[in-house]
Amino acid sequence: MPPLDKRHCFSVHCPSRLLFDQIADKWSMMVLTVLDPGPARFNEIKRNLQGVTQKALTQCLRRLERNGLILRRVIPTSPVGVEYEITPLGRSLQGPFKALYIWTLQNLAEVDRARAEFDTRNGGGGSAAAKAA
Amino acid sequence: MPPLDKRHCFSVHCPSRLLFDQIADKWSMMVLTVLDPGPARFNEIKRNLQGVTQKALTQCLRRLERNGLILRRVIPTSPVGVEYEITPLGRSLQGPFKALYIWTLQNLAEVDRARAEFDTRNGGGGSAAAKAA
DNA sequence: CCGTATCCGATCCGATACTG
DNA sequence: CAGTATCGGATCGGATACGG
Repeated sequence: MPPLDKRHCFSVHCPSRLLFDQIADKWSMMVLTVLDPGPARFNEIKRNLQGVTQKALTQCLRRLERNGLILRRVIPTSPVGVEYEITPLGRSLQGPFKALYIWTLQNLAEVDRARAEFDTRNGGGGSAAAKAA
Repeated sequence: MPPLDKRHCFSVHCPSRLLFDQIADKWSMMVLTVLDPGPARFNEIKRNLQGVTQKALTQCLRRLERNGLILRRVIPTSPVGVEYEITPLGRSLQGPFKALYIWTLQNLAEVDRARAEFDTRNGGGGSAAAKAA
């Protein structure tokens, strides 16, 4: 794999641009993390993702399934059961995700400092809208 | 750094949850990549991010600045100039971002295959809405 | 040149209700 | 249990106009 070009230019049709949006969202990262130890049922996943709505989780799982990152298996029991499981492709994404997750943990403090300083410099004599961003 | 827990639970107040949303968006990744070789002016960045609007880029740069990932320096020339530069904190994020970028390049083909198969299984006899997701 | 302000359509998102 | 359907509010994002 080649290193990133100097002053890399991202064309509109750059494939990674489109893919990045699909896979790099908050819920997807969390779902892949929760499924890491093994398959899990819908509500089991939901319980581990505090605050996610049924709709958001369903959409997220569909997208993950469509992109080949997880597998959906229906268990024909009396009330229907569904199990979700990571695919090998999904596992290959855990490394990059974990790197990002660890970065957030390691640098959270410094980011907070930077934010406080920024808000003092700017929001100090102005609107509080800056913090809302 | 500890390994991720088994069946990791993401509480609502998990700091990495909030931070992830802020830093893992498409434009931020591209800006950090474009700034990698060295500082750049506003329109210089804009030219390298085909399709970004002035508003979106401004918002993105502000957020990056607020989070301490880039530095904004005003050059007092006749028409005002502004230079953006990566901070050490920003540089530390390039590694994780690059890992994700490389993943998209390496697995784009397989994701496309998975999508095609999914759309055949589902959208085959139904709505075309699935592809729009 | 580098923004901010405003408007407006598209989209997301949660809450709710309903089904096999 | 695991969804789908629908609706209204919030938010995003582009286009345009204007200011330092």
